[in-house]
Amino acid sequence: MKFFVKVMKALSDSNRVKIIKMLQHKQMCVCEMREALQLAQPTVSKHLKMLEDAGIVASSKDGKWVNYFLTDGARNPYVASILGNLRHWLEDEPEVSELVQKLPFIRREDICGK
Amino acid sequence: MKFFVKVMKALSDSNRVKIIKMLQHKQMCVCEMREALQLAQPTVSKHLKMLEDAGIVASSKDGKWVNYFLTDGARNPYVASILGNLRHWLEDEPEVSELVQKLPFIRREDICGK
DNA sequence: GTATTATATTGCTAAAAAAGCATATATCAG
DNA sequence: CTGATATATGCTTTTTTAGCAATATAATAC
Repeated sequence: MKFFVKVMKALSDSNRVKIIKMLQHKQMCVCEMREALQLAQPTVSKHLKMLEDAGIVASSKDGKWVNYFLTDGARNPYVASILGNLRHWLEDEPEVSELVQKLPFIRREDICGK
Repeated sequence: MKFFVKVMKALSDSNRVKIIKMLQHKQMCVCEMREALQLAQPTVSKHLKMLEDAGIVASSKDGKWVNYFLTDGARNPYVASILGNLRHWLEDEPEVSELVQKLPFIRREDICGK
């Protein structure tokens, strides 16, 4: 129960949902998400921690960058099911589609290491 | 997006999830839920309102009682999917199974009109 | 080594949500 | 009608959460 509620809480913030929708298209580092969402870096890190604790995203280090990606949800059925549904849910929401359109132009080489 | 987040928020409280799990077994009035959850009556009403706004439960008046029941989620895909999954999810959680066991003994005639 | 850069963590503030309590509404019993 | 009961609504206090700024950590570049 506690864990189910934690997953639902992780999903009940629009910026966190946007992060999930972005990660459906490509792995991203924190600074890329920061740029896409127009949030402060610590804010993004905090959202990512919450998503990580809920088993929704995971990360791997790549030099000074940290790549975040969606888990397959193998560890828990709630995440697997919701992530599956979220592949098609919200696709037509303007907030999401506009964000996804910008993604190809948001690259860490241009943003972080300038 | 706003509505998806509203549904997730409605699901991110353990008492509200318990209400859903109870309603899977029978329709209930507010005082029966109050007794089952050991909460103040206005607190239960408020939780129900949130679940109603999210399209998860609906109600019908029956004399001085108000019966609450789960919707079929026809109005929105998120609710339909989650309610479907919640039929089997959390069944083995002690918090839920103990509550469900008590249900047959919680009857409005005994609690409210004493 | 030092400087720079990407991310994480901490501490704080403002806003939102939740809980508790009093009160209002509605229905029934008489 | 009056009194009792079930539920809803409003208001206040408390708790939680989102956000940012400053700082800490870790890796790269020199």
